[in-house]
Amino acid sequence: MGANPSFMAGVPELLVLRLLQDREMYGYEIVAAIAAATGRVVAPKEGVIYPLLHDLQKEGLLRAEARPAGGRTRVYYTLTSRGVRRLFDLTDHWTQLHNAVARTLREGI
Amino acid sequence: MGANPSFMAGVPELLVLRLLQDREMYGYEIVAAIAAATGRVVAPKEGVIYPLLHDLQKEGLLRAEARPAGGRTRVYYTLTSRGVRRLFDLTDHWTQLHNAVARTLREGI
DNA sequence: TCTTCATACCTATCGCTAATATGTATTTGA
DNA sequence: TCAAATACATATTAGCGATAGGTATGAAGA
Repeated sequence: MGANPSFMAGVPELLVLRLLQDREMYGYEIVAAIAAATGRVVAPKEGVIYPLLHDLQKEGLLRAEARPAGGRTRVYYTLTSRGVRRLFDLTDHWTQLHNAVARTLREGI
Repeated sequence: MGANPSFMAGVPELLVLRLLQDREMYGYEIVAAIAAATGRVVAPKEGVIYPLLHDLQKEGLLRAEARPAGGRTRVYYTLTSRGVRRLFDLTDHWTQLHNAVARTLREGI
């Protein structure tokens, strides 16, 4: 029941792709980075990010590499070229949608 | 499978409330108005809007009034005061979320 | 030493919401 | 007369975030 729309659909995917555009990161790091970058406005937990990373990898948008770091095993993710293209597409889509909604909120009909 | 995030979650509700802020409207009219106002960037069909209107009414955010118009029966919706409050809350939430995402897309970490 | 906390990974289940696909009836226009 | 537009409705599906667990290691402190 439309109690509290979160406007979140697709946002974690978009932000993960964007963060990985700058540098490789591992999952646990991404969880903290999203919260930090958005001032905790967006703060998806591991239960959202890990399955998402796995899906994006299966789609060929990310490459995963398990590597020991700090005596611990981390799984580092990097963008593939298809991942970069997807990031551009999603960014366009998101921007277009935002502009349409923002204008409607401002001006109504 | 994260094929194509639509970024749509909550958007129909937000736009319905916003359109009804200006004037009363009936369902079929709202469907067309959302598509027109957003340049068809957002264009939810009746299958989305009608159930949403019913839910919002059940929540006390909208008042519904069936009225004959043009030889046909139309169900006109108006915002209640709770609906107005909800519109303000959602608009705030949407703006805050947008700003956080936009900044992250621009600046990354 | 023992214990707690942070790190780092994982998955199963739930609930919400948009999308799709129909269905009915009336009115308008070709 | 026939098709398309108008105007309402609902049932089903699917996607995705949210929640709530669970495992294991390393570091820090009592």
